[in-house]
Amino acid sequence: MNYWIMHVDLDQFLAAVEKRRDPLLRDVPVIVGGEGDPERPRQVVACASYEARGYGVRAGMPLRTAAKKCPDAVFLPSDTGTYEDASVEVMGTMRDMGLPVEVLGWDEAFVGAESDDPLALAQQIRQTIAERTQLSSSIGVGDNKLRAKVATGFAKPAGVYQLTVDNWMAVMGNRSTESLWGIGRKTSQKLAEAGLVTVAELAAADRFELASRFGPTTGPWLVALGRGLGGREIVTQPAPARSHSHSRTFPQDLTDRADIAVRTAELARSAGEAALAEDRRIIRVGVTVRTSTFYTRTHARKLPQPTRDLGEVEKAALAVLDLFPLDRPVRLLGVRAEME
DNA sequence: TCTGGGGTCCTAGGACCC
DNA sequence: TCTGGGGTCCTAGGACCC
Repeated sequence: MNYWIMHVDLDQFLAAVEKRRDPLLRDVPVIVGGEGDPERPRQVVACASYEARGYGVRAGMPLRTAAKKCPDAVFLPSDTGTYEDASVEVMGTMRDMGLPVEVLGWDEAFVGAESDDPLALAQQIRQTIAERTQLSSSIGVGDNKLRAKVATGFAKPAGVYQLTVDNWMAVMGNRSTESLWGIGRKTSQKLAEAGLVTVAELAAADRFELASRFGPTTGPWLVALGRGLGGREIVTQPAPARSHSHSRTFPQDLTDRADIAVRTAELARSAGEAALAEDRRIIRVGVTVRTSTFYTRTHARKLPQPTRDLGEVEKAALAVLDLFPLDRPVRLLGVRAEME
């Protein structure tokens, strides 16, 4: 019996929950995001159903662009409470199977399991989730979390796939470093400048060389990623949050200084409330301003002492706001409350 | 592609102290 | 006195992920 890590990922999660709620949406392109109005600017796709993806619609795309690509799609507002509930159902289903579950987000989790036939077990997990929740999932099986997570990409949709030390290089070696979990566009580009384009090249790179380019922790970690190395521990207890933030992109830019202050104060209170809801003291307050040109800056200040007073949080946010020139129209405001 | 919202972690550099 | 080295705290910013 070996111990396996399974990465369970729900297929087209938000769209699938909407399709489950309204069976008439089956086989229909569904696009979830913002307030569900494709006419409104400054809102993006949170999830596109597979039918919509067939038209080139992707998460993160402006709703208006999505509507041009797929005019027949059904657009729905993001209904976070319902997705949260559906997520709880799925996670509970896996826990009920007696498996340790580490939640990564609404629609994904690592699960640990002893098995001689992990692919069969993965299929069994998929089937149980489908029976109990009517939701489709895909499962990556690995000898560590990184390989399980990457394997899910090959499992989708509605399948299973296994990546281990034995097939890692054969499957991943010729792929771009960006296909690794933790390496995005920027790091991939920076690696390419260092002559490292593929996973195999990254795996063979000199860790000291990368340490000098990326820092003492990040450099060696990148080489480890290339080799498919990663942790195996399933952490079933979620770590306490370090911060809570609220931000808002306004339909129309704000130009009035007093208006900007009022909005900042509102965000400070709601971010602060999220921290207080966990009975935590706030030690630092940060404010983010994004101008009409998408220039984004953050300032933050430590509070004189930890507080549970929303008035103090608001006051601190307004003081931090004063660090900004505010000489351009404001597109987005955000306030972050960091906790003890 | 005229570009959301909520998070985490790492790095760099300055201030300050011994 | 023209100048070292290490440790810690703080802030800004980058990058990534869901």
